[in-house]
Amino acid sequence: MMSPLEEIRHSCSHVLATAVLRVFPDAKLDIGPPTDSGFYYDIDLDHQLTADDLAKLEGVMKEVIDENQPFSRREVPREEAEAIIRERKQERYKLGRLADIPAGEAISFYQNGEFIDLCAGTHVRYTKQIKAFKLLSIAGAYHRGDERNQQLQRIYGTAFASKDELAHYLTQLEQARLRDHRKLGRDLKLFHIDEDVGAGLILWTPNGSILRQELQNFISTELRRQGYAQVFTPHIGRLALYKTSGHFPYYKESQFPPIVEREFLDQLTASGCSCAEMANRIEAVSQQFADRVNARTGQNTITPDRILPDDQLIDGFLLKPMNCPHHIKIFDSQPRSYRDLPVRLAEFGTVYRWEQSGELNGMTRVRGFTQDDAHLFCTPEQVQTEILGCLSLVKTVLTTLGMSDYRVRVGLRDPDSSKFTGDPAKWDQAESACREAAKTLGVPFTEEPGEAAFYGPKIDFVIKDVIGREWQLGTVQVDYVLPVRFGLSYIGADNTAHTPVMIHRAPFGSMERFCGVLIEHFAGDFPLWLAPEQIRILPISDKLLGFAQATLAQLLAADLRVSLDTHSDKLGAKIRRAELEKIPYVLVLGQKEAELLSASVRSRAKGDEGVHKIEDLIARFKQEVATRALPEKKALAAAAAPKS
RNA sequence: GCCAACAUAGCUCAGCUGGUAGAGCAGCGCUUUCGUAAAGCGCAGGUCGUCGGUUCGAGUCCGACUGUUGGCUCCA
Repeated sequence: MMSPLEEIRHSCSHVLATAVLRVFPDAKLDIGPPTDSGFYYDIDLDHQLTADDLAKLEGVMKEVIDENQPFSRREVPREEAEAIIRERKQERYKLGRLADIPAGEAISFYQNGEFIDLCAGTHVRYTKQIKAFKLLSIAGAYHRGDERNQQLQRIYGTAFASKDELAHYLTQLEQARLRDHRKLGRDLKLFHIDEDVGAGLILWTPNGSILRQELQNFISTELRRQGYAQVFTPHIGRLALYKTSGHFPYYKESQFPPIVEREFLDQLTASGCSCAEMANRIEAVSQQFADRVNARTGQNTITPDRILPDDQLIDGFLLKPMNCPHHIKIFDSQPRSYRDLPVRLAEFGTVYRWEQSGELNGMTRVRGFTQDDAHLFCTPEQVQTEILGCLSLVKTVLTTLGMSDYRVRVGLRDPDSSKFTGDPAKWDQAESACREAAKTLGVPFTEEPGEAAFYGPKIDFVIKDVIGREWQLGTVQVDYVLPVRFGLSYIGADNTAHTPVMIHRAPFGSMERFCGVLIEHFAGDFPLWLAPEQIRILPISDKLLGFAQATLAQLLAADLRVSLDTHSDKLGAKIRRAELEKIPYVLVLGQKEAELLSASVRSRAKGDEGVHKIEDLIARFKQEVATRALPEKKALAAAAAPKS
């Protein structure tokens, strides 16, 4: 059974299909389900749909609704279902959908007017019960979500029980766009993306850099408290490193191409080496290399077809797609005793991944990003405790920032997929450790098979952006595979070598994505400790400049981020500018204030707060920064900024 | 990568069916010295994303590329 709203939307998608067939009788239909915010219908059609077509279809849909067609359900045997589909010339996709219905389950059709569709239901009783709808956009969508299949045209729309609710939803969408981090990032000068630098590569401008630096300071403090050591590693590493970890060539499609040493490139060019051959030789390894890795894993991890004689191999470097191999090498750089464990290595490590061009999105999906990464090397007995420590760190971060609207996903392996490597017994152990740890969070979580990393299960924190898209932020991943592949060991209490377990974790995920989401979370109204400019001094006239300069120096000396507005504007204009730039506090200085060594305070949240002594204000601001206080909710009237 | 739309000044946008660009805001200058969300006047700012094609002539038409947006696919 569907909810009443789902029924409306689902029925509306049938009305859409009815209209599509009236306008384009040759259209082949696939499916048209309701979604969280509306509905869509996937259609195979030679004609390329345009915005004008949407308007036309909306008109026809209104006619269908006005005809007040009843929805009727009919259950039929499979043979008859097939006949109905063929008779309607809808066999291209609908027969496949019919085949999806398991034997023994009811096969039903829903009919409204002349339109009949294979459909489990349920629906509203009459088309007139669809009171408010709108078609929103056209998009391409692969049949069954598989890029090897035919790409269909998807029409998105939404529907509500009343016109008011539809209007409310549309204004909400409009509001959401105003806090889009891409818009605020430009308006508040937080970051810049330049096509000459490259798509998906973030330039952190001074304001954004303050935000990022404050977050990094915050997390560094937490790391010290939790016994982490901070490290630095370079942005590239030799191919052999990633051949050992298994990231190359397995993930080569999502990496920047290797950097091949000049000497090799010259030789290859001279010898007329083809691209295919070159790729093959870059991906190859030596016999010794394969033997070593295979001996460690006890499996045919490196297959014989990748082995070439030494003189055929091409060496090179990779822009690092992840930090773990570098951290592994730090762990492995000295002998380790069980007494040393856990070893916790943290780094704000920048990694580069070749995301598909169509996937790039502001700061939330980029090609170069800095993870607040750390790798914990511990004994199998310590895994549970360490996961809990990581989760509490993530929770501390999210709580401090007032981000409570997230969901937790425990990513498990898909037993049918070959993507996941390693010992099934250890997987079971790690999966149950993750599940148990997630339970302690006190937050509902979902278990999702197939969402694990190739080396182990993980716990992800997923948050929604302003238009409802989900982004993975913090992550904690257990790894029994990489320590084996790299031959890591520590000496146990029994004086023999043991393999440590690794935990990968990043409470923010990446600074870029996190800041993007944070900008939207606060709509640019950052808490004082994060605000790029915390305070602005507004002298009422140039006559007050002397006192303003002295006040500026006083606040700067107190380590506050403050500026002085020296424009010869009227006070109202200066205030307006500060409000639009979302400065948390402005200090208005006039003759009265100068005499009392004070300032008239206007806060972003409360507006005019009256006159206070400068020294009292400094104490107040410093306190607010030190406690990382969250911004107070704005009064509604103040939030409605006049349109420029 | 795929489907589609879009790309004009720092920002937001105008520029009809082809006849070599315009506004508001921001910026700069001058005047104003002002009490809680926009003072006045003036100036400057664009090889119309890039490259190629059609044309006597391209911001406008066509193609390729780059980038952006909304989806799809992907996301170690």
